[in-house]
Amino acid sequence: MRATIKDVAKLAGVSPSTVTRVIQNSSAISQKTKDLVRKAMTELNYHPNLNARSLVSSYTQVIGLILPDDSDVFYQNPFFPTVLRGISQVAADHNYAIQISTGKNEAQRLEAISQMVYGQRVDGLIFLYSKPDDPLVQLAIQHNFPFLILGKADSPFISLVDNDNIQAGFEATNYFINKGYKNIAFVAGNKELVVSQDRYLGYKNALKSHNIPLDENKVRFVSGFLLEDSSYKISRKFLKQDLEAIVTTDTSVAEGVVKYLNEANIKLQIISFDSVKPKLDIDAYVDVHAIKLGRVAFNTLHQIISDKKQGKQVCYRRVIPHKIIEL
Amino acid sequence: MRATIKDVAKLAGVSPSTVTRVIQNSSAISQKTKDLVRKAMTELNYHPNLNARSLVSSYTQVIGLILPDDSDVFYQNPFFPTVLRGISQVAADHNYAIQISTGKNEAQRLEAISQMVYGQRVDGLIFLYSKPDDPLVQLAIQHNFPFLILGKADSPFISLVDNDNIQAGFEATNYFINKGYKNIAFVAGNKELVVSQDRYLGYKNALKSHNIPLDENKVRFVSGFLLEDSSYKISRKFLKQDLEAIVTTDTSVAEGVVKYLNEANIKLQIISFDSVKPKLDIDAYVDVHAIKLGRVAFNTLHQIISDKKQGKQVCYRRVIPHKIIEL
DNA sequence: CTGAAAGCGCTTACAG
DNA sequence: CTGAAAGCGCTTACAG
Repeated sequence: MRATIKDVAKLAGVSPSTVTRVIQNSSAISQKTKDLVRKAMTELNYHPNLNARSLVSSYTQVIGLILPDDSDVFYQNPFFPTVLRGISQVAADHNYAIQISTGKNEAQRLEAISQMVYGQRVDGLIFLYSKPDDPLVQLAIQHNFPFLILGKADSPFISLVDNDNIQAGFEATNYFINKGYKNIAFVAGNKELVVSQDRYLGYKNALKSHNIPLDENKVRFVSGFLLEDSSYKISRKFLKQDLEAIVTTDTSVAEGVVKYLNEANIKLQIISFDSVKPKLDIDAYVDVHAIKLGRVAFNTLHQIISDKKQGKQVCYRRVIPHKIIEL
Repeated sequence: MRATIKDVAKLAGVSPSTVTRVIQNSSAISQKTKDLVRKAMTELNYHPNLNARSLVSSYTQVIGLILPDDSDVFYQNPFFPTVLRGISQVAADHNYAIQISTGKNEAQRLEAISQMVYGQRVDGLIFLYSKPDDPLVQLAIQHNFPFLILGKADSPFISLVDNDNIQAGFEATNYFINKGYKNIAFVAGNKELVVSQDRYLGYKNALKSHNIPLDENKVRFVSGFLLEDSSYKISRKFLKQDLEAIVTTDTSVAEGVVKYLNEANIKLQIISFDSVKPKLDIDAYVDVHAIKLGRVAFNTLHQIISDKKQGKQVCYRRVIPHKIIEL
């Protein structure tokens, strides 16, 4: 059978509480005792039962990652794996494990998150998406459970980590303006998403700052599970105009556009947003630095968790820099 | 404070053990008592502490997903998110949560998996990659810990879920042969990976079955973090030959090939392997059905876990069908 | 610097 | 059909 703390204590000739203190590397314990206990631990290949530890200490060293519905476009782009890499890099340094939660609909996801929170399986949550009035976020708020959103938040009292999407949209548009183009279209993903709105605002700001009139005929929002199909369809009707360049907010959107342009044998400049180099023949993309988003997200949540232990409650808002990469 | 089982018992006027039995929906309990207890539970918003439950019952209702090193190509393609969807769809039905483990190198990943296994945080493991003599797999074997590999295994006694990659390589090659092509190149990812080897074997079998001589000058394996760059470089030297079609084992590989062909203004037929529709202008791909791989993986692990509870030990080997999709 | 005792919130035999 | 008791493997005051 697996060795327990009692077995270690017996072998080392000390009490179980002393073994605990050695594990915690308490300064109250003499070096001699520490050596003795550690020897016993390796000899017995002792590893603490984390469930027992969590039960009494009421922290778990686990954080929960909340993903959107199963069917979301989220699962189709490299944002998630890249953010996950960032999160786990830092989590590993702090000896945290990661639990992941999704579901086929909101009810199922609410059930899963309830298990995590009420069941005391995690110390905090990172929401990897953002939507208005999310009941899962409500649950975290109600229970004063440590959490953070990777993206926008409704309330000004919610901690978050995000890019400055208005600024990024501004720069993406300026990238073309500075090259001398004036006829610049804008094709975004779902209009409901704050991220689409923000990048659109940046687009408008850029035009305005160069006295280029906004032409709403050059602006489109697409949605659906296969964004590339929607944007392909829309392209047919609307790219016949006299355009020079297109700002898209997502590589999937850009994909549909490119497909149409290739077929129609039209050559336009295109920029997109992504977290890795897009596998698509476009001119540039805005790298949202997903690894860093992940890293900072973990560190911030970690801070929130320890703030709570000390009875503090601080709201953090961190901006992660983006970068335009020419291809 | 959060309600415990004692609070529920007191309010319902029963003993804690009765509350437990109601939660387990034991047939020994009268309907009247069940109603009473359930009413008390909702009234107090009771949710069991899962750490306490795991401590005594020694099962967790959590499974662990083991990912490769942080830097792996794994994180760049849609396989992982898609498999994850499959796994969590079924896991949710069985009320299982998912813990995820990766790390920047093998040592760190070994540390993380040890925590899971020794710390009794999970009931079983799914390895989302496969490599020879993996020490993490060794650890699971040594401790007789329930696990399964999504991919090939060294030993014939390891449970696994996988595609038939030899057959898939065979069919991918036949796809072109049946169209009348004879000069078919093969460009695969890392030669060390069993999956590359198997698809290569299928390629050779297909040629042989049509009496087309194998020309090793038409075969290449590429590696590196950016597969598309490696395959792009290799393409320059080797695609000058008199080719008609190319079988690639991975969309990233295909990407480099396509890039070169576009530049050189050469038009060839290309097929690739993927878990979603590739964002690339090629002719077909072999869909490995990653969602189903995930679903079956969970169900099989679930079976292994319950086998173990009953003292059984069975080795499962499940093949997931692939499908050629024309684009 | 170390130990004995109590307890975290459950579940599992045992007994009736 | 239900309860009292013991115990899972830890940690945390308390005491010395």
